[in-house]
Amino acid sequence: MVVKRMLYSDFDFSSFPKAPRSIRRKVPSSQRRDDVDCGMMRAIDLLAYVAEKLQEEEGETSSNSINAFEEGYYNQNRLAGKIKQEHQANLASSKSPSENASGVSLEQTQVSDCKRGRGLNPLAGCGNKKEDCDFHVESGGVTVETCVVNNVDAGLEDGGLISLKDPSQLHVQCPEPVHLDGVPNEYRNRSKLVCRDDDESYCEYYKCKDKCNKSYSPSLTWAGHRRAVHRSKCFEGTKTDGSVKALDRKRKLCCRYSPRKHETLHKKRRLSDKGLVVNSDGGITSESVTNSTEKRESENGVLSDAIGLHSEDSRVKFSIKSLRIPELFIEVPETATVGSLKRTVMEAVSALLDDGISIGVTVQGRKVRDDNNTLSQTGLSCRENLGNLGFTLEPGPEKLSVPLCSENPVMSKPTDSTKLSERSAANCVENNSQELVPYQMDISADEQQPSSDSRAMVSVSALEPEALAIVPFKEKPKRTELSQRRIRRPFSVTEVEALVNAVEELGTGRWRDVKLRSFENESHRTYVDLKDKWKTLVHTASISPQQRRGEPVPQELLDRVLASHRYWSQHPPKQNGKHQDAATMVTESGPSM
DNA sequence: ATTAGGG
DNA sequence: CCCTAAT
Repeated sequence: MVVKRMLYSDFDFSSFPKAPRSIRRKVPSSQRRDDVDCGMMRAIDLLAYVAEKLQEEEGETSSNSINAFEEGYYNQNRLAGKIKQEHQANLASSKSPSENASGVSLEQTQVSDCKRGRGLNPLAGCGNKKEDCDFHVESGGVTVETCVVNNVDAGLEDGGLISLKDPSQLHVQCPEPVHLDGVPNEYRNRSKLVCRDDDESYCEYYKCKDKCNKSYSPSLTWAGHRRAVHRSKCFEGTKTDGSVKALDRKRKLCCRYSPRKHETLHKKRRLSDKGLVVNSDGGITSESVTNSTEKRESENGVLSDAIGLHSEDSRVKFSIKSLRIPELFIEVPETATVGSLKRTVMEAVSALLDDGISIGVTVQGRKVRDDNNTLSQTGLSCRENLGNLGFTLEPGPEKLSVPLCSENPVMSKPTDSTKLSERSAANCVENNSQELVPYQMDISADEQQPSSDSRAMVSVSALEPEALAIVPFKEKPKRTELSQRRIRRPFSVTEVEALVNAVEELGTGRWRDVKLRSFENESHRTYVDLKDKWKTLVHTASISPQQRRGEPVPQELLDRVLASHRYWSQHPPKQNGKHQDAATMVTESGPSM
């Protein structure tokens, strides 16, 4: 098949929807898995109830409004009972508890509420905390936010009695306006509904625009072992009478698909049956392999297309100018349509924003490891210092168990430093803190005030450094961590002297020998470093002392550098023969020349 | 893996 | 110091 390849190395991301990413998974997965049953029940309750109400709305203006709720609740309970049976049957037939972990779960509070036996009343879990009770119905990796469950399979049309053999077969739809009259305010205010399917092995993250893209490839089906959520459903528009505007339209996230055991996001991934393959290599670093099990909840954030910052009082404000997709490798067949190409790019872009990536914060190039540090403690309270702020990308916990970079064999086994190249080893050994070299944001304190327009802003309290990690600075560092630029280590005079001595004897061009001879124990000095240093030494010796910088190198050494340089330029070292003796060199082209 | 040379 | 091409 003829394949066209495109490299979107600098895809400007500034126009990406500036939608805050929702906060999900406030409960660690390990915890969530403890309460599968309970969560499932509550999830189903909600789904059923809402569906019920919607069903009523579509039908004739049915029953008395007074009884509407009660009936709905009644039917919902019937539904729940049925589902519960099914679910319990499922559980009973399951092989192990862990396999059930992929089931539906709820957020902690809800789960705990449920545990306390609040029953199936869909309102129970949230009763007294309307504001912060986003209703998450999680059933695995598919996350639907700001979506309204419109239907719980087809069986609802029979007046609420349900076909639901697999409770997971929940079809969710986009946040098109849905008639929610009759739905209790407690629900209406909670416009976030999250469905998740952890069974799935894909790792997708989709967004949909204000209007759902009905033409989206229906061939992509998110199908887990036990449940199937069809993506086409996700993008399927609902009948809209425009009666409900209350839904937060700014939220454009439609479906978020988040796998727990996805093979690898960075592998070539088949996106559809059209043979589209996206290759994304998302800034995975070795450190992240072993150290990125934190901050799972820091996933929302604001994308901004402009940058500006200022510091006033105790608050640090900044925005990210733009986000770039560092590298996107896409293969599509020639027969691919432009539309499919667009979608492919969109998916690849979305994939890069997958929750597998978390943010690291660097200040002045030093990674801030202690999340409990305040900004001021890290030196970020002053306006002048904001430029020192940087972000790095780290893979999230979900990426820990997968090969991080299938294209790069080194990345697959980064822990064995003994097998690393000399250069890489130098990083590991000498820099055991594995400090990330900063990826400085393009911050300019002189930028205009960002509050003048509608640009999204992230306001970070100086007392809440954790919030920094929320900013989705998704730009992929050009270097992965293993190849992070090493810290600068100026050569000491002693080292220079050793280098000069070695070169005098061995000549230029035998840097490996020089390394072995005089720098064998300095793992951070590679033969490339020595070669480079010699280069700079020659240059330094060639310029006036006033032009030199750094720690002064004794002129005597510089003279020897020039002498050796001259000599070895005229007397290239024999390829296999013994090196010439330094004394010979001095005799033939001594320092006096 | 080394070397050479540009950035 | 990094990156790449060429051995």
